[in-house]
Amino acid sequence: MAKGRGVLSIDSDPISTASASFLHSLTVLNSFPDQDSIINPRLQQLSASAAAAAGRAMDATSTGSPPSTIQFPVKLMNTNGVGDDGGGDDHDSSFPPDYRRRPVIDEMDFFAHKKHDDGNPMTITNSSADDLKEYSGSPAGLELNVNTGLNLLTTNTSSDQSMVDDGISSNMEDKRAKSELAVLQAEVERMKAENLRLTDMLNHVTSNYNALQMHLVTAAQDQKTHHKNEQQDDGKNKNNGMVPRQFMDLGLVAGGGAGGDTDDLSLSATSEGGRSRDRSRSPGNNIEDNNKEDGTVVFDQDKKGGNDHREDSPGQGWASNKVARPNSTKTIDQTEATIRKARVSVRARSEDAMISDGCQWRKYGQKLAKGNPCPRAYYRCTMAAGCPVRKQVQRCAEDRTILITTYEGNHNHPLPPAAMAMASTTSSAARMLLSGSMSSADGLMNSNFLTRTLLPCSANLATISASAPFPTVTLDLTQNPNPLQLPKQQTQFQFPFPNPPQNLGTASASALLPQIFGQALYNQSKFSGLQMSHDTEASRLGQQSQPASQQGQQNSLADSLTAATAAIAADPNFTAALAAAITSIIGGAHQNNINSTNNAQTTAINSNGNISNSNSNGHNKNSNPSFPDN
DNA sequence: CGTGTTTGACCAGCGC
DNA sequence: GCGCTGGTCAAACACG
Repeated sequence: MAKGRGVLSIDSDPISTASASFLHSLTVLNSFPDQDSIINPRLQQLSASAAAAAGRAMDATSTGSPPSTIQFPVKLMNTNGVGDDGGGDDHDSSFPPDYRRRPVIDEMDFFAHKKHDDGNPMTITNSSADDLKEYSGSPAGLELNVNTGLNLLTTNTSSDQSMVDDGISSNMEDKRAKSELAVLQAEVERMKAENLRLTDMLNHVTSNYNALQMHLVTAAQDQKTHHKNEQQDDGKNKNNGMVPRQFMDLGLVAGGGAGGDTDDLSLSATSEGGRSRDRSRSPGNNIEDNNKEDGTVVFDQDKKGGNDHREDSPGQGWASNKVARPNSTKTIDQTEATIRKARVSVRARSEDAMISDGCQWRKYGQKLAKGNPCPRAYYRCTMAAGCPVRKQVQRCAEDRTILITTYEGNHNHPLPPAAMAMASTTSSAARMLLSGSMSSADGLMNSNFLTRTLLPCSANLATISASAPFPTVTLDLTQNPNPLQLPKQQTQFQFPFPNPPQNLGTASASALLPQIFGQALYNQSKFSGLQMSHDTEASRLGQQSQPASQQGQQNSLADSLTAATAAIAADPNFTAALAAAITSIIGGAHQNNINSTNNAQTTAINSNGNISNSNSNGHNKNSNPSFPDN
């Protein structure tokens, strides 16, 4: 820190601001017994006088005490110790030259009298002085040991008291005040340094996370390309095994998870290896992959005939355990069935018929569900052939402004960033759900408990229902009374997005929020200790090519991110901001960043990658016979 | 004509 | 076995 006058200012950075506020609070709280007991039991004895003294000192050095800026006189390298105290002189002679060169130390020279130290009842003071030396070497420079200053103050206080008792000059009082102020300042500096460190750490974690995510996306794309190339080059029976399938799984990654639903896909990967599905999806199954002449694997979509889907569905993610399987792998199947059944429901307010989650959906059915006058619409992901991901969209009976979107299944294809956001969220939620439900009989309760305990900020956002036919985790984004009025708050959270060029403005923030949220949930699930084999699966997905050390790094990174996320989420506005972000997605205001010119209500992405509006582009059928309220 | 939606019919699971 | 319900199919339809 600079010599002479030190200025503590709280920068405008949100995190720094928050931390600075926190520091400020800490500084203030130094007078509280709790803090004192930790830092120095005698601090509270000083607090009162310190406050007064600090007030005087502040008056002398800085006008008033602005909350955000604290100016204080720090006399450094003052060999004469002018105005400070006699102590300055003492250490000048007592401390090593190099030590004296350090401004910070000089600042502490007030208190440290090395020569007194030994043999003195103030041994603590000595050690404090030593500590001071140590801290002087710290990057922060002004990083001072609180104990040091306080103990010294204690020493001074005793003497001061005697002096005060003597009724001597106010100079001593001023000195004491300055000393105490300096101590407080030192504490503030220390906290500030810590703040900076934490900020750096957060930035580091964030950047790592982004890098990781970019890596994942890139790998997925590369994989896709590679996959295609190999198919073209080798035809069907080559590339055994080595082609890791990378895609974003929407649902659960659980072991089968991604593999599960996507099993079909993974199958596709394996099938290329010369074999069709290992497991027949269902009797009479034939869909699979028709390997065409060119080597491309064609899924049932080509034969739109009823069979495909029918047969495909049983094995796939969406609710289909209808066909009982022969059971050599019964246990596995049951597990996978459980996994596939898991659903993630997102409740959000929207006037639109469907939220824009970045994926392309095709409506394949609509039903009037019992207990809800609003029809339930069924959608299937059409971003890739055979993608098993489906979703149901239905308005809440109680509040028809609330749109309930339920996802199930795993995407078997790479997703655009916007889709990844939601996919990540739902995936993480599903993981959380499964990590609990699969671990114990009362897993759901565990998950629920964990939801409310480990990540309190999301407690009112994520709920798990055990009563539903399928394990369902519900992300309730309707908490915010008026999410649409919070657009600016999004900017408070400067979440970097993996693909900045593609995500501009609110799109990036809002698109990332689900990721953040989802990551938090995912990490939460990891914290729960209930995580089962998901890691294995996870390694299959995005981390498979990474060494164990990196995975460990990722874990720690994830933990760090969780901590950071929790810290961010601790902001009371987080929920509102999150809801606002999701709502913005729902509104389709920022469509997936790809087609910003389409101001219509976004509900899907067309085959060109542009977002098409199935609601307002003339296909207004959808605009609402389905949803009378829209 | 291609694409997507609508909607009645069909199927399977489940409870009684 | 029957009815209810959820989920899906696919022909018919609408739109650009």
